[in-house]
Amino acid sequence: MATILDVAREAGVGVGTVSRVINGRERVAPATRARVLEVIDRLAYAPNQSARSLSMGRTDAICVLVPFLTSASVNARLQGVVEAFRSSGREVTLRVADTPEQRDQAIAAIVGGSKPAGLIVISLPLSEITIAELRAAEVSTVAIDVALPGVPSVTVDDVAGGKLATKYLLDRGHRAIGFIGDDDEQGLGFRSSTNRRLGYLQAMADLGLGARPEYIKTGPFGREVAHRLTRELLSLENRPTAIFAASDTQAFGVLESVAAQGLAVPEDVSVVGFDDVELAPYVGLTSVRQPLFESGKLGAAALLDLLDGAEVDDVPLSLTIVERSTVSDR
Amino acid sequence: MATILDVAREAGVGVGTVSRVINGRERVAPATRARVLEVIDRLAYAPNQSARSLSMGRTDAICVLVPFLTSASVNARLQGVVEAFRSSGREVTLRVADTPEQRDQAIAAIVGGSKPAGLIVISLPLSEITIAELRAAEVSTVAIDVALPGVPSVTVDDVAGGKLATKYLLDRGHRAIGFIGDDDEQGLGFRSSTNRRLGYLQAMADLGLGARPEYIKTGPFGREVAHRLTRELLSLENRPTAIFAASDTQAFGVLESVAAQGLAVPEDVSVVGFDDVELAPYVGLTSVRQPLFESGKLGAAALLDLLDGAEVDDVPLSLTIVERSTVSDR
DNA sequence: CGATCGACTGGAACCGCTTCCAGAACGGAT
DNA sequence: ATCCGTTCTGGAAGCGGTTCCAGTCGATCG
Repeated sequence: MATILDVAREAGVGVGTVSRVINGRERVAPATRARVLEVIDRLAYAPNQSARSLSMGRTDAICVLVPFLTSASVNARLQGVVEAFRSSGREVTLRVADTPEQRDQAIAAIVGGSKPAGLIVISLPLSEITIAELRAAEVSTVAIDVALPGVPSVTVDDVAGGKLATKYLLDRGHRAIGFIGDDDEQGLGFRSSTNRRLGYLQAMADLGLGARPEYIKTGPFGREVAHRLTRELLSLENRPTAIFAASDTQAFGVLESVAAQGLAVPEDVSVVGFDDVELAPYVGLTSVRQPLFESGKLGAAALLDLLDGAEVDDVPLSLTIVERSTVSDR
Repeated sequence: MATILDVAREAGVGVGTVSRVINGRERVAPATRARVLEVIDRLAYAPNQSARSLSMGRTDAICVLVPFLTSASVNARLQGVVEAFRSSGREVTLRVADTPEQRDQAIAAIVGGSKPAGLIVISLPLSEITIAELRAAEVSTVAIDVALPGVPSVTVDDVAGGKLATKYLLDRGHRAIGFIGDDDEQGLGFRSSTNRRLGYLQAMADLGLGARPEYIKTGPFGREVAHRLTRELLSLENRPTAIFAASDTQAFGVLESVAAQGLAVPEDVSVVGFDDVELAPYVGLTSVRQPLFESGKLGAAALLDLLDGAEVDDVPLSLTIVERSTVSDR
């Protein structure tokens, strides 16, 4: 493995000069530059990243921080991120934080340790203090699926999405609409479900329909819990004719539950999900679509721009409803 | 950020001693050790990884090398890997190689550059030469879903799996059984499909049934291609009564295609897939199940053992058929 | 024509760790 | 008391980069 000293010797220049041509920001005489470049190529020299990091006090890598990998939506976004970084040749490190402790630990490791060049946060809210730490450590950050103050964020409007889904059901004649969502039992601060419920309530209110607390069920995130909550909803005296689930994963639980009660979708109960994950078309689930993979790619591209010193704005993504076969007119 | 020198000064010892207590392999007087440990704790000292890597010529990180992230099975295995490393606190870096060039480039970066402590290879065959390079660079390696000579591997027997699926169909009276698989158009050397086909042929031969070339269709991996190949299969004069697909992804393409031809599953055509991915239960696909997530966890555990200096053997995983609703008796 | 200036360059110092070597301290054997 | 062998310890050297400072060298200016 050739070192910078080998290159310097071979090219008959000093190490400082080699360093300068590698990093190319300072002025070096064209002839010298050419000579050094030739030697670098000939020796197949590649700078030692550890030495570089030690000297500069930071890494070249990109860190991706996610709350969990098992979530279909987080996973799809991650795929987009990785795809976008593929050609950049940068090292991508993955950190999973599914409790506040793990999150704090991850952040501590990032600002106090590995100091990556960039950080991509997927779906995980971060406190102002944390964001300030990141800024102080000069870790360029981009957020995906979560709006972080002062950080370029790739997001959709969940309230509008909730409204969209609910309005879709209202337009098809439904009035008794249930909501199945999750509450943030981990304390990580997820807002999607809450915001989508807000949209649901607004859409109802827009038609003068008040909130019916018994129609709103929440619990820990997951298909099984959604299944259980749906059973409660369906055993109500006036059971809803439609259910809006805060995510597709939960919608799948709803579908199972409806079937388990001996009811039919969409004849007896209509269902709308959110995210339009890969499974949705297979199940025929009508869902609010957000571009998951795309959001990852866009976030990664934004980070690359940021690292290039460009100004980067928030990237709003739009929501559409994908009609399949889990909703019928009323 | 405290350095090892701060700790040494504060504890009234030399840096060598501090290093020794941190790495704990050499003998240090108990009293000294205690004092140093106390100071480390008080100053919240954490060794600088870059300095450590530079000095030792290798990294503490674990690298996971995958052919692509979008494959449901690779993804599930990756989830298992990440899950298993979560508590270890090690940095996990991800490398995607979906062409031979990218693979070679990734290996070059690993052995000549980042020198991770360990490498986990998922589903990607590696040449003997590459494996020798890895060994020379002292990168402990574990393979998942691919048998690499001289490397502890977590695998299933694909030939047996192909046999299992085919025999299942045979037992239910099918004789005209088609096979849909993929060929390795990227040149990455994937063997799963080929091996599963081998198992299919063996099972047929065991009953004295010869191979019928027109019943065997292969093409690039993917749902769409499987869809197309299935159409060819179904337009045969004596169309098969059952189809064994080399993967669930392809089986989904088969299912779509059958429906598109106006035929019914399983009445007109039975279908068996392979992998039992997350989607399979939703679609009711009968499939050969292999523990995907589990394989990731086991591979990661094996690597951790290897890093601890333990002897590690190959881990064979078993296959079972999961009966759902895409196969009927004949 | 000497002074001045800017462009370019060499190389020492430094980043924070590991490792090796030599020396200190101590107990036991002679 | 001397010597030797252990055990423990301090600190210099080295890992391979970046960066800053001082120096060289033409060209330009007065």
